[in-house]
Amino acid sequence: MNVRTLCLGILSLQEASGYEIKKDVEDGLFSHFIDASFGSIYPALTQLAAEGYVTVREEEQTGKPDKKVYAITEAGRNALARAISVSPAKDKYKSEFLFQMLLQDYLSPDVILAAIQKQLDDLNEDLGRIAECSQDQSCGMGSGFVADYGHAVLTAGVKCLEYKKMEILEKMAAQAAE
Amino acid sequence: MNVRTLCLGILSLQEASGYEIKKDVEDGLFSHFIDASFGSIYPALTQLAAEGYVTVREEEQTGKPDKKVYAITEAGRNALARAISVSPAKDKYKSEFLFQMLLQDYLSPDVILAAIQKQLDDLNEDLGRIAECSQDQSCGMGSGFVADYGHAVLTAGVKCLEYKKMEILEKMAAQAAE
DNA sequence: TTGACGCTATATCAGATTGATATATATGCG
DNA sequence: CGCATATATATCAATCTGATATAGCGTCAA
Repeated sequence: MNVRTLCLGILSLQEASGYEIKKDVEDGLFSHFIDASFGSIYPALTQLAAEGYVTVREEEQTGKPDKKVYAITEAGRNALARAISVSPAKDKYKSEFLFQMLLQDYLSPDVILAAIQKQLDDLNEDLGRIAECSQDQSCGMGSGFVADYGHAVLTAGVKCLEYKKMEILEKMAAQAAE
Repeated sequence: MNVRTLCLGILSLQEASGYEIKKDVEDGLFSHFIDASFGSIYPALTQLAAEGYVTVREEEQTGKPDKKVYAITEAGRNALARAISVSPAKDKYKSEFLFQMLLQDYLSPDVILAAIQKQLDDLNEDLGRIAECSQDQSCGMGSGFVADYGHAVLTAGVKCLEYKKMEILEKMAAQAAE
């Protein structure tokens, strides 16, 4: 799925500027399973406008720079429905953390513990965002489904890491006592 | 983390050709948290060889085409240890499935159920691979850690989806009974 | 026996994407 | 006033993906 379809999907829920779309995928409802950079979002919006799938409107703001607000058209909704009705591609999960843990023979216990703690912080941050977002139910059924799935998976990760962390601390204490 | 470091990491566990590295990240121990294509692996290996981090050896095979076997050098191990001792970047998770579920108002119940079933199949496939890989403990502590984490997270996903699937089927049955 | 298919193996490249950087406006704070 | 921070758009080199090309060898059925 390309960034154009991603932008159409977000715009189907609400009007937004490129900057606001970036915030959605960085801190908002989409943040734990979507990623996109300015370098792909802005060209995608320009292209979508040229294709007639979205309209643009310059909006002057007080206290902030002007922004370009994009809104989806009927043709855009049709294109979106078509694009997401195909069988979804397999999830992509990339974890430098697990890569480091696999190669933990190269690392000191301090570094390992620090990496685990950072991963725990990251997971808990995502859990916090999901808790926030699921309160303001801006979109229909979907947001509940996604929030439940995210909560289940992230919580399982936290639980596993808390246990691993404890194991390592116990082992270190035992070695220190020797 | 770039593909060069990834290749060094895999080569630190065992000698391999580019094709075998690709298999590792596609079906093997690394498959559920790492991804890389031929288009990045082969140039990375060439570059690593030029930098002296790996050596190359042409190996003739019977019944198969020849292959280039790469082996890590001492300089390579040092470079690897340096590269993975930094605080890991945040996990990247991209899910077209969750994107579709968020926008499920655009989809028919049939399409939603098919997407959930595909996701379940994908998760169970990954669980199967982890079960296989954790039997042949080719590398030290690390593989157990990674297998446990993967198992915890994937199992939580399966459990959540089984429940969601049941909910939808019940709702459909109730509507059909009306 | 031949030819279609699949697996092993390497290589290349157009197109998509990232991550960094540049530019500009406005607010708040000492 | 200078500095940091937030909003907002834009651009681009470096990287990576996904597709395609090429080729050796095995197998199995027509």
